[in-house]
Amino acid sequence: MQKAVHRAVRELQAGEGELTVPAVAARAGVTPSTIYRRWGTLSQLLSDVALEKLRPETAPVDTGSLKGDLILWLEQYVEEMASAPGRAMIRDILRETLPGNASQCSAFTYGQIEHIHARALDRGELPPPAELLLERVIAPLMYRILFTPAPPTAEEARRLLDEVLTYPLGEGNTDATANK
Amino acid sequence: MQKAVHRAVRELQAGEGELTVPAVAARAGVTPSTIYRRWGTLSQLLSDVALEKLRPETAPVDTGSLKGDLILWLEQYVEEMASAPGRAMIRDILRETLPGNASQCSAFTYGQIEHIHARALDRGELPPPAELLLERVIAPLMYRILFTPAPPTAEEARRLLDEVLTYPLGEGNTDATANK
DNA sequence: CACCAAAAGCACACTTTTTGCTTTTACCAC
DNA sequence: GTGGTAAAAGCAAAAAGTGTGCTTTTGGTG
Repeated sequence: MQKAVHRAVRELQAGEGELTVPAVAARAGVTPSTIYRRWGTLSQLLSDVALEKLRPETAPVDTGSLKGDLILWLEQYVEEMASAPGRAMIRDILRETLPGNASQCSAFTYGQIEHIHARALDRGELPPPAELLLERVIAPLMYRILFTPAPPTAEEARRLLDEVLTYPLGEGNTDATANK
Repeated sequence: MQKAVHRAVRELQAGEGELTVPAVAARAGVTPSTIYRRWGTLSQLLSDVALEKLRPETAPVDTGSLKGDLILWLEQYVEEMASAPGRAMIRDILRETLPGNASQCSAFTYGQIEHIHARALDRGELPPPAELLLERVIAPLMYRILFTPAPPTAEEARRLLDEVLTYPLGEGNTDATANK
């Protein structure tokens, strides 16, 4: 049932129909009250759908080197997040008052970066901590996505990444006080 | 009239009452249809109110040095933005589909930093470009505010600032390709 | 098969949202 | 001032969305 509702939401988001609880319910073959009881509000439902779409289904591909892994993964990340539907998803996730879904979303990103990080360590490379990448690459991109009319480009993402890889700098960055 | 409505919203946000269009209308001594015609949705209204509250009313205070100006301003910025009401305001601003208010919000921040920047130049100091501060200090803070349960602290803000001031780095940062 | 609890349906009440039409307001020309 | 006019606000009713008590279905368990 949850699957039918989620699918209905995605269809309405993509296609024409208006995005209301009654419309979603009708499309999913369900009564509105079911949706209200399970999710409470349309916002919460949209937030859940967005989170589901953002959940990574595969580990980042292994290109053989830290830099290659990061560039490839980051390009996909930017393409997904900076697109119009991507921006809408992020806004949907942030709409909720409770930070649950938002922090889950950040945790997905962290996890993917951690994966690349761990792989690099195995190779004997010296990768920057995931926190640093979140802080110096992901955060600026997200800021651009959320607060400026023109979303960031893949080039800008590469520039940010290059800077971190070239100057990992600052004492303060090896501890893990950033988010989790 | 707009003033009465804005005030009603702020009162309801602060105090007890429920935050609905009819409630705001009643409190402002206006009919709901007036609000619907002027703002369209409650979200848009909340977004406008939040933007208004975020608009800086004074220039950053002059402490006599670049670093002092930045630290003082940043502390106030974090205090305002990382607080519960601050986070709510930011979410209200981002709720809207059109990036207008969000980019205006970013422009306010940029303007304040620019002000400090210009003042530092006058003193003969060598301040980092405002874009760099946005990218390396504001963006990570905003990321923490939006995506993690525990908001950033003043200490973390100072750490980010210190890193930028100590290592302004990278060729790519003197141009102004970032946002505006 | 009978039972039970969780989930969904159904009907209805209540609230919010939207709209057509009227009235007020503010401004400008005369 | 007076009259004209366009934008904004009020009003009232219809439409749409939201929430809730109660019944029915479903799926698992003894």
